[in-house]
Amino acid sequence: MTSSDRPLPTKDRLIQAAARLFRRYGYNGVGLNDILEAAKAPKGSLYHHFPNGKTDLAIAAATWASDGMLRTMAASFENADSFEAGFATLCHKLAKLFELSGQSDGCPVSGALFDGPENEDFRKTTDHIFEGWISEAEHYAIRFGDNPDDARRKAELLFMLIEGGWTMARAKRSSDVLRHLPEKLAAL
Amino acid sequence: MTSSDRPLPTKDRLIQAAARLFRRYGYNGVGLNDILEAAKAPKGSLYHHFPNGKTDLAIAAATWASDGMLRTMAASFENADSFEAGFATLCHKLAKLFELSGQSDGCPVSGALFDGPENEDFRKTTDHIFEGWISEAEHYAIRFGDNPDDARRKAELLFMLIEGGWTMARAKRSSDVLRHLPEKLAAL
DNA sequence: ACATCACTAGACCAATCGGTCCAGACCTGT
DNA sequence: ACAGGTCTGGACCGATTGGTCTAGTGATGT
Repeated sequence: MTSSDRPLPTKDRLIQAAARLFRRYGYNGVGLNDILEAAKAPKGSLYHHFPNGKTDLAIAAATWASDGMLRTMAASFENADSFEAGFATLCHKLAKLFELSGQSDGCPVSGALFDGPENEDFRKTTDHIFEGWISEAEHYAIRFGDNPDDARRKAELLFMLIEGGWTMARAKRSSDVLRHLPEKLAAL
Repeated sequence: MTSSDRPLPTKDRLIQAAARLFRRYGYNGVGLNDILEAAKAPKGSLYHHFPNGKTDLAIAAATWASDGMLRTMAASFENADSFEAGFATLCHKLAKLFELSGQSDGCPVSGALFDGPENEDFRKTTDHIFEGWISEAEHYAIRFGDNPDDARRKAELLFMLIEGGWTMARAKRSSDVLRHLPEKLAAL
């Protein structure tokens, strides 16, 4: 039923198992053996599909997770009639996903890459992925009539609130942090 | 000159070296030998001062770093004449500190503890420390005349924006993300 | 039937991990 | 001078780490 069943090709099983584990335990908190066991793959397969080993796999996992996030964003803003409504829907979806993870999974990209070594490739990939999320949100804001400057600011605000929300939700083990995120802006 | 000179007692040297390294590389990204070398202390001293080893040291390091953050917050809001002004000063101070770290140090508490194992002690400590920051900000908001509900919301907003700002600043290697954080709120 | 190639399987490796242990150095009070 | 504690120094340990290597399997095209 879930997306990690056996029929998936080995490479995809590796990517998804890695994404799930990195997200929860961080890059350095996950050993190759953990990933291999979760993906039911031998070590030889890993190094066949990812010649550079763990680092390649982490980048693939973060990229795969980012695609999921972009789809969630698109689904949230698709039928929204304002930026704020889309943001609220997104927060509810993220809260639901957070619950399904056992209230413990934060940003999949930070988990897979930040935690990693002082690695410039990792940093660039992270920046690129985050920029993708922000510019996606920026487009939504523009579509709803914001001028470019305001749109960019709103998009960055959305990004930072979600990242901070993930952090706080993990610490509190509460999906409500994410769910009630939009209302926080009302205090201004 | 810096606070990590030799005259400091061994225990303090261990705490500060650990805090610095955990913040940059994460809990699992730092080995005991790294800390020992940075603190110029032998292994025996570490396990004398912290019988439970790495976990104890991480909690002590996060707590020490949290005290610094609380002092920075107090210094920012002390002479401010509004919550927004205090927030802006805080962001500038954090941006400066981020620059001094070589544009790579994020939240010291997430680095030391989140990254750690699925450890309930770590999670509780993180929650406790974060709650300390938020309630501190909440007091400032109340002092400037906000009603309790708005104050709490503002404080949580401040916290999440700073956490998200740290994440984005690391990805972009730019302290401007933190520095210009307050202006982002103007887009609403 | 055979060759080819993509892929799997896992034994194996040096390096590093967090942690234990104990001998001795250094203080203190008597 | 001696005793008792605190603290230091580092050798040592089993487990685990990411990574290498080679033998073998299975599908495909000819």
